Amino acid sequence: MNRILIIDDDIELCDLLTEYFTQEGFEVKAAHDSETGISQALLDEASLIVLDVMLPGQSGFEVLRHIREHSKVPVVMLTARGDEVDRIVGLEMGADDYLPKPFNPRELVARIRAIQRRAVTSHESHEPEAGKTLKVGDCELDPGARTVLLAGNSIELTAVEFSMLEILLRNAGQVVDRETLAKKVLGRRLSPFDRSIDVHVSSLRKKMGHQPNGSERIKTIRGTGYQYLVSH
Amino acid sequence: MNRILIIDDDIELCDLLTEYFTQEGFEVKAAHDSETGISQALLDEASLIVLDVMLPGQSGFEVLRHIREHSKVPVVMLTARGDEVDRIVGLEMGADDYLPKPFNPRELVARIRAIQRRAVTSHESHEPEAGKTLKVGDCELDPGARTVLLAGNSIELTAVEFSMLEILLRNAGQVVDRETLAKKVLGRRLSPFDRSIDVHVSSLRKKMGHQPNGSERIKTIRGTGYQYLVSH
DNA sequence: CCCGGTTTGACAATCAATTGAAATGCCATG
DNA sequence: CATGGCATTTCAATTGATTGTCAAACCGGG
Repeated sequence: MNRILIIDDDIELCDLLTEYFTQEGFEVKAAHDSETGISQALLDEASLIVLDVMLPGQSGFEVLRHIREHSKVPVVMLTARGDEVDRIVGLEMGADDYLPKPFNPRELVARIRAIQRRAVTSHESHEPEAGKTLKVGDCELDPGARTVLLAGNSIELTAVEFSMLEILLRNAGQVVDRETLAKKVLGRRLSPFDRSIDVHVSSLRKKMGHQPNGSERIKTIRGTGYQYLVSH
Repeated sequence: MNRILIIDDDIELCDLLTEYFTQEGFEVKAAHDSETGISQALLDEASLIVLDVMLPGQSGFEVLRHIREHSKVPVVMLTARGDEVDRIVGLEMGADDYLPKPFNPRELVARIRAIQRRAVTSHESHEPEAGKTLKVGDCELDPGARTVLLAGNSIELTAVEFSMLEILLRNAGQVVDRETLAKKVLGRRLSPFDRSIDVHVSSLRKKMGHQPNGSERIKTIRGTGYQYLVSH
């Protein structure tokens, strides 16, 4: 059901989280080393895994790799450093989110909930009806049907455009940085001279036109990324 | 100033890079084995190190470990293509970026520049405490949406202004000295005649106007730094 | 081989950060 | 109270970087 697997060698932390999560209505299982973690993970009983990057023996990245060879279960990584690179690498290897230690358990729970909400709607592969449509303003995107309606009128998007819009809508009102966008939409790291993202944004904008109120739908946050504007 | 140390046993490559970097305005120093590399690195003359993973004798990882015991200088690792594990290990040990060989020198330069610039944006994405909006008096700053509201009205800030305000708000009521501000906001140390900070403060003030009670929002602490005033 | 889609490269346009120079204001000193 | 030195402020100009857009090259699937 809603079972979380925590892989972290810090037993105190595990206990703390276990208590907290239980209160929040999750079932919890903890593993304190990589091997146990991996085998637990592969039992496929957990609906989400919280994984520490810093583990004795095999690193959390190794564990993630093993898990990913067999399973698409959502993974949140914990790390000591708030380092941008870690985040990118983690996401590159298929982590779903990332939280620098020390963190507030409440925030972890919030992120977990967010991921599970997301998990329901994305990953089209093994669940046909997995897609609840995303609605932001006059824009409706149906991941299952791969359709987009603007004020009721359907528009045609290419694969990349569609997935880019999907990401932006899922984070409507929030800034999505270019690295993340590249990773999720193009499936690769953005290299310095890569103009793809810009080009796709450009064509998305062209196809989508403006908001009912006349403003751009996708706002550029110079030096950072883009943001789907929520008009209210 | 801007000196790069290259540690790579491939002398041809070093020469190539040296030439390229020199053209780009860097000073370059090269070391072709681990020992020389480490001792050079510990002289602390380089503002950034480019380090090959594959070195005869001690591996690049060893070198990195030695360097990290004494220094936080940014390090870019060169790895064999496709060897994901290497990259991961490297990053875990505190490298700041990686680039799979073979690479385009231009890309390396671009990444180096990005790292040197990174301080500006790094804390904007995933700092501890990120996610919640900061509220001080009538001022609300939302790092995720990158918005600032003053008494409910939104104002537009540039990247540096935003990040500067974020820092000031996080330390509201406390003095933030110019050095710290420069380091966190601009990602570099302040040189004697650098007035960037002042200018940014100036434009922040202009954009933000005064407190509801008429006083300046950002107070100058002469000879020290600035302070966001908490009006009560 | 053709076709749509994606990426790349060039160029233009835009915007922000820095620098220079001058103005202002603060403080200490006589 | 006037003055000079120094730090800060501000404005304008410059420089530099990022992004928008077009068109051509590329790529993989029919």
